[in-house]
Amino acid sequence: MALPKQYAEQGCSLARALEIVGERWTLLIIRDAFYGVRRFGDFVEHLDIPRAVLSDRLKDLVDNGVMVKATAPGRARADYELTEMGRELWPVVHGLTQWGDEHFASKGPPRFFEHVADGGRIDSELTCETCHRRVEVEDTRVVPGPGLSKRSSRGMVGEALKSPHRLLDPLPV
Amino acid sequence: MALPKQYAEQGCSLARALEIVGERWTLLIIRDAFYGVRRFGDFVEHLDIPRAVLSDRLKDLVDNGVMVKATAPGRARADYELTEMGRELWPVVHGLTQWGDEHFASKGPPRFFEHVADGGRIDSELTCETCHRRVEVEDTRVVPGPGLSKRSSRGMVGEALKSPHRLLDPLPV
DNA sequence: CGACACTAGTTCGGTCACCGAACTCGGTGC
DNA sequence: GCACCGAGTTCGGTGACCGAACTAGTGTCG
Repeated sequence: MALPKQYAEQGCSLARALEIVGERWTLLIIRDAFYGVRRFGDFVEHLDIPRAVLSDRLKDLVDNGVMVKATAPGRARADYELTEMGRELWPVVHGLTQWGDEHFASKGPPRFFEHVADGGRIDSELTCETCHRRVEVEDTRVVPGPGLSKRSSRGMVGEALKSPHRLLDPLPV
Repeated sequence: MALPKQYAEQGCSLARALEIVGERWTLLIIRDAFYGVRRFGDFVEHLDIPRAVLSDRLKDLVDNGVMVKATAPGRARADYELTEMGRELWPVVHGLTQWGDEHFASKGPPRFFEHVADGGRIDSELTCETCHRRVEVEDTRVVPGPGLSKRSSRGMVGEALKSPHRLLDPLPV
């Protein structure tokens, strides 16, 4: 266990949650999974994370039921996918991203989130600005914004994310 | 800077946000600040965090504009309080807490959040279940729930949190 | 005014997580 | 069989975190 025991012992659900997703890199891995990244090597490439650390994190996430390691039929190697429990982290991931956008994205946000059905922007309460309904992750797509840097399109994964992309859809193999 | 450079260079607002609130302990410190903890010693007591680490984290939070160190008139020592920017993290803190409640609180959540005006429970979208309106942090109070453990009431701070308490109101001195 | 107490924060040595690079291992294609 | 490729492990060095002890500044009480 990477986080100190006290975390769990506090009788606080935030502490318990942080035990699982509060370690370095973990939320970025989950974000990438929302973006459609599924393979070990793609995580390494896109996040530039040490392989050993990624290996650890994925193991923990699988152990804790946030992701599953599944081998698609006809495929040689396994994919990592978010479970229902993992997908329920979308409000948190979106919320933190939003907070970062608001306070640090001087050139505007690097990416927007849109409602697939009508193209409406999704606001901080996960509501579509066009139809004013709450939008689920599955009905959300990412589109590049004005603040998108050159840096961020490093490698194949970065390239793939430069065009609009529905969340959770696997990246082109 | 404690987090790796890549975090910032990814052109991703989540990464940028995690640079600031993603380190170990940081979100727990912020949670305690929402609960009304304001003094160095109270953080140490309630979180059981090494003093050196707390010192570092508070310094970073102040440097980044999430908290301010202010000396109230007539008071000897300074308090740490959330800034507007810090208070905007409430949806994230609440969201993660909610997620933890849902998946790990076998005996029910250790604490509930209620709308001060009408006592309605606040749901995962920060909406009051009684009046169906979005509730701001300032109009929210914490009340102990069924899952609250003995452990968590260690010390004065834990005691103070055992009775309903409006968020951001300073704990009794 | 001097001794004591209390709070905030620093220092210190040991330990553990993280890091990048190199390596191993197993499956595929030729 | 043999080269290749992607996944994951191993390894030595470095930095963050840990608890405990220490310091410094302020309030208090005789």
